[in-house]
Amino acid sequence: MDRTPHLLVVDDDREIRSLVAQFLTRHGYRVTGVKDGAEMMRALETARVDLIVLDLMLPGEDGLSLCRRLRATPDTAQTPVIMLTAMGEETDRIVGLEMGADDYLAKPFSPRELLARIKAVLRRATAQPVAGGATGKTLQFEGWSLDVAKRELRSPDGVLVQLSAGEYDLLVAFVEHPQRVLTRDQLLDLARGRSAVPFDRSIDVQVSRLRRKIEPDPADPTLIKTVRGGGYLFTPAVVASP
Amino acid sequence: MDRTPHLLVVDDDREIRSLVAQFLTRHGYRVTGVKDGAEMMRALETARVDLIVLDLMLPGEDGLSLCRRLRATPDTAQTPVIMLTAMGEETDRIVGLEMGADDYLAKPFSPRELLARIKAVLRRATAQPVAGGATGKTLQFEGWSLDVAKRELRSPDGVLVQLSAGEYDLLVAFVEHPQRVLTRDQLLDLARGRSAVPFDRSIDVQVSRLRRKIEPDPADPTLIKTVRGGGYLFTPAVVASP
DNA sequence: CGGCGGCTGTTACACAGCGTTACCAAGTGA
DNA sequence: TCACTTGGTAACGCTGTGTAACAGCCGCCG
Repeated sequence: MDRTPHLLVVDDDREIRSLVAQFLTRHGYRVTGVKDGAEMMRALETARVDLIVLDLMLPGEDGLSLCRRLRATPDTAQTPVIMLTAMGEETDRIVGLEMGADDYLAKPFSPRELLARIKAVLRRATAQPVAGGATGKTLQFEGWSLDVAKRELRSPDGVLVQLSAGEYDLLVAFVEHPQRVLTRDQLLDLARGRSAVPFDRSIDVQVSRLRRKIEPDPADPTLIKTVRGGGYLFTPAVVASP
Repeated sequence: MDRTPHLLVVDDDREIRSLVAQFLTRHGYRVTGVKDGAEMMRALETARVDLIVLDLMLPGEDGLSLCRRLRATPDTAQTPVIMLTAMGEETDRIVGLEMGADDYLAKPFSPRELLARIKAVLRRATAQPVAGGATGKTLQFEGWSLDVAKRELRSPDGVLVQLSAGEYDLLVAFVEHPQRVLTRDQLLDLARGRSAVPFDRSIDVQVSRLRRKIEPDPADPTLIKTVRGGGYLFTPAVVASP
């Protein structure tokens, strides 16, 4: 019933990347492979990612530094990272910690072991009890407020607006990537966790339905603008408040 | 269904302390770091601690002596201790275990190894009966209060609401994982301890029955929301009180 | 021992959400 | 302007969900 997790594999060795990707795909994950930090950042901007498998040794910025940047970015601070270390040296304990990785694995590793660790990390990540936790946040834009914990949307007058699950997921995708043109493909991935098939118009229809509920005048939309040939743009600035 | 374990890390090296704390936090524990025996004692007085990671070499009173004192104090006599020894020296090991440590680890150690030992020790410790079972806690949400010891639910007006065993178990599953979408599979596992069979609709029906008893308007549920294609979401924040 | 009542899972049906399709309008380039 | 592409949305059918009704199970009590 859950959406299939999306894994991002970052390794400059093309062969390793594709072998790992194949193996994980066969085990039911969606996998994207990229070769360096720059591509990783691009991938993170355009798609929802549930876990990152990150090689330590990379051309350009290395894994350690990338990991620190991930942790420092609010969007990705919670995304689990499994680090691949090049040496089988008893991986410098402290370095291992310093990386801020959730787990790490020394090369050469068996695919099965990687799989086991991915499962363990994902289980941990999704099993967070939270309880008193800090995730009671709401996101606000143009007077609207979106309560992420309760999956509730309130209009500027404070009225609760009933959204279907699909409409809500789509709105979250927009609100988490405001003031950027998002292609239909990206929206489909962010909101539904799947990729587009030819002649897929489902996003258009869903945008239309969402507009009907949140636009002052759905015929002349201001919050969600259409970018012809590009996709859609969520125009308001979004602020997070506790 | 247990609360997340609370670990106390005692080490005078500020960097090691914080790195270890970060790593363990990321692995789902609550961690408190302190720098010496005096702070350790203070921490033990103010919070429940499930396991202590204790450096042997400390300023002031050393780890061995502290361990002996822990064992001599009724409150902490049962609290597991993992000792960190500076060297792999055999003598330290013998003495450490003699003093009542549950396990020990030689520096430098890999974080994974520490984690594995912590898990093993906790498993051993919690496998024992809770004896006094002082868990007289109540959980509160939106004015409702759930008495876990008595298996009783009280409405905001203070009225006792009769729940069947199944309804109660389901509610506990929700209350212990608030503000997260739970799949039918997870709920079945949490509330019934079994997994779903094809076309299993029992959770749907049980949710419906529970809603009838706790929702102000069962036709428009606010406490337990449906996430189409995902499962159910318990929306209120939950606070525990003694 | 048999009947009764409450609880739980199963089944059936009604209904709402979502994707697909089709058609029309708006935009674009010549 | 026309021809063509792109987007908006009504309508339809499939699928997932809510819930009433029913049946099996179990404990209780006469």
